[in-house]
Amino acid sequence: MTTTSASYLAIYAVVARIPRGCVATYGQVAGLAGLPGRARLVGYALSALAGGSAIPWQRVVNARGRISPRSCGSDADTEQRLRLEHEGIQFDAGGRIPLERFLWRPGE
DNA sequence: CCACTGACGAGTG
DNA sequence: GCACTCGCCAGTG
Repeated sequence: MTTTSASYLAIYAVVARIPRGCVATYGQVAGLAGLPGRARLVGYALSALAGGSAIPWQRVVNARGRISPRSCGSDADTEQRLRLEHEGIQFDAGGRIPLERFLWRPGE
């Protein structure tokens, strides 16, 4: 991978830290990675991972507790939901994740 | 170098 | 809760 940026590595390190059965938001990951306000970078970095890395990118969702839909074909969104449900995370009728219950709390 | 695009967030009405 | 706007960084033409 040639997109080796310090910011990317920090993001990957945080995402890899997310415990199974929990989820984190882009903004949360950005903050923990030392990039407050750079939530977009998290999404950008994760997009480069999806498909082959050992990083649990599926545990990262947006601030509304929803899986962000991407542009091209995107069968990954469906796979992401299946993976999360497989880890024990439940979605409500609106296809959202109750963050008050599944949000990852570092240090807990 | 400039413009456009992309897994987003927070603030405002 | 929804719609709109602004801010942020990186990759591509």
